[in-house]
Amino acid sequence: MDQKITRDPAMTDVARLAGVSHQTVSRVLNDHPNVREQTRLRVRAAIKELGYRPNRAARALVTGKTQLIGVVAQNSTLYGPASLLSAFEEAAGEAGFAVSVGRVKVLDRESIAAAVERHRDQRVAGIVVIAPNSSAADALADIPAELPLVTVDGDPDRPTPLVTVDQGAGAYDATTHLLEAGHSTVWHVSGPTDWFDAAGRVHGWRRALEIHNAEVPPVVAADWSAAAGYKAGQMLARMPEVTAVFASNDHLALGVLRAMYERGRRVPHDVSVVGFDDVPEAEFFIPPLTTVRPDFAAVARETLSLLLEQVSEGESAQPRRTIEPTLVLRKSVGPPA
Amino acid sequence: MDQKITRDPAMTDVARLAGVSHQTVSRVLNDHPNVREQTRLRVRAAIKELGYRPNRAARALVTGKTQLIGVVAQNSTLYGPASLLSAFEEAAGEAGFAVSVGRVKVLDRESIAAAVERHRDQRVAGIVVIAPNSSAADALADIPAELPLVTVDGDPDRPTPLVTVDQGAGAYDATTHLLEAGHSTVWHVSGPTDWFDAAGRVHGWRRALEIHNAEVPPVVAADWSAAAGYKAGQMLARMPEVTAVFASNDHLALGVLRAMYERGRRVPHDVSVVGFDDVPEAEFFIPPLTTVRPDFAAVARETLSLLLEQVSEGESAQPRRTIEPTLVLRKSVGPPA
DNA sequence: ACCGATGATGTTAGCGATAACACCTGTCAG
DNA sequence: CTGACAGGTGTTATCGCTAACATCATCGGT
Repeated sequence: MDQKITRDPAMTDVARLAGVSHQTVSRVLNDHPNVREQTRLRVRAAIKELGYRPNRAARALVTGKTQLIGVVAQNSTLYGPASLLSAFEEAAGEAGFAVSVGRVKVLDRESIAAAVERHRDQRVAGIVVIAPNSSAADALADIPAELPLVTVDGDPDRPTPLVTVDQGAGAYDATTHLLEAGHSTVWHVSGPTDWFDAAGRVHGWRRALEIHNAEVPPVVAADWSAAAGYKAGQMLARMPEVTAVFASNDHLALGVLRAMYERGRRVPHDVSVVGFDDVPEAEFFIPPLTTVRPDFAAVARETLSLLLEQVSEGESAQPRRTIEPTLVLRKSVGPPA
Repeated sequence: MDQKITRDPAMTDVARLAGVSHQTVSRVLNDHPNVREQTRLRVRAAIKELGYRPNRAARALVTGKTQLIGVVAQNSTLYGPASLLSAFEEAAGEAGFAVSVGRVKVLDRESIAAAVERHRDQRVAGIVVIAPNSSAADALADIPAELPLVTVDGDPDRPTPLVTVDQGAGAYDATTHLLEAGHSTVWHVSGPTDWFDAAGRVHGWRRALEIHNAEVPPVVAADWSAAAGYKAGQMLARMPEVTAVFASNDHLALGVLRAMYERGRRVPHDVSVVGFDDVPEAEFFIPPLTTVRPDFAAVARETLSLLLEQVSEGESAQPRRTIEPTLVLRKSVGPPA
């Protein structure tokens, strides 16, 4: 009976077949310069013939390093985080890194710390934390400084390496667009106030109003859901002076649209609405939604590059990256009636 | 100079501190029975004091097994796959497994094979492939039989272990609901025909019509996007005999709703519409969408349990699991005008 | 009082890679 | 012609764990 079928081929098997030592095989695998071309080819052939596959665990054991990146993300299907994660996994895969995702039910300090611990158990090369609110940002304090870390959508006021969409600029553009359409002011339905994204958008909105000398109405606070947008919309729909609304994301905007519709206020004839995110279906809302589009793929790329810089060099020369979003014009904005 | 600060504590360090051999530490860690309670406590204390963290690479090297599950998924932000993935990551994390996600741009044989190879390099304990169309299902043939594998949303006609939502039952319920509201027949806007989900829904829809002796109109083929739903909807809106539409997902339904709206056909007064997926914002479409809700968390749980059975026992007694969806009644269905 | 079974522990040998060093061979400057 | 040096290769130690076996008490049954 041939018992060898049970075991994957190891480096020594390749070495035997190629007539060299296992160390030479290792050298070929790691592209060391001092290997004769002919030997290299012989080893490559043996690798192929055996279907040899280096054992990452063995390599990790001796080098103390892995090709694994840990990501901590909330267990949600919000469009932004989901897009980001997907783009990041793709980018990391192309760079030869595997991505281990640790999902967390709630973004509190304890859950995040536990997820980070699980990743550290795996000896990840670095960690990405999607830390969009203050409780998540607090949890970053527990992460030891020597572990490469990049925060996404995190607290702009913290000194950790950070990649974010320029929320303020996006909100500023959206608000300015409404003002320039002729509205005397713009109301804002905000995301949860402890989210940095939401706070940044509130900030950009307010700045635009102030620069244009428009009155600043009170912020209508909500969470990210269409349900909350609907509720906020019901209130705004009753107020005849409201002619322009900037919602902090597209789902909120959807809720606002429905509330306006039910109240008989036509969009954009009576009320103009702008969202944020550009979810794929935003173009098919009634009416098609003017919104702000963040480039999640760019965020993912910057995040990866920032992390890999830290992994290879210990730190990054430019540890904060901001991605500028773009305003997408559709049919939900018009001049006031 | 204390050089030890550079190295993580290893098992021997714990052993030394606790005054036992490293093997005893190993036994404590793996809950072996033959350890005196007092020794166990002493070892636990030493582990805690040093902040010891077992090295998974070393363990994987000697056991030949990892606590890693590989997932192959398409790089998309479709609601269904994203929800599934998120739920799976959470379930796996709770079971002590890490999840490595390999994203694939297109679901062709070559890309999937490459993603699977990357996972095999990491010596994953098992693989989950989200293989919703035939090209993805074809790629499964390349995966060696000894690697535990579970397919999600895959080909119901293939003999691989499989977890799916009962698409046929969901579509049957949706269609029957429309017929029972009084419509003489129901039109169907289908997802891409090479997707098993879409095919299953077409099947259930047709079966419902046939059982109720309703005429079977031609299938309106689309992809999963709101844009395609809109296009299909524009056509259906022009046909006065169309009074009920079952769309293969909620985004298609959204496109249909907008097309109907633009054409002045009121939903549900003139036309009734049902979707599939129950995306969070479906409740805030105009009007709130009646739709079919699959339980993605249940799919994730079954997938994990099926995979772990294969990992530990080599195979599973019951290698196919089907999750029944539920119909969610809202405001987009009424009697024909 | 003796013996084998049992429990609690220690000792040794790998797992499959890389690192460090040793060892040959040529080549070329002096 | 010789020695230093570099290129190509092999040998050995090591990473941190678990498996397998060895060892030594303790204990109950005859």
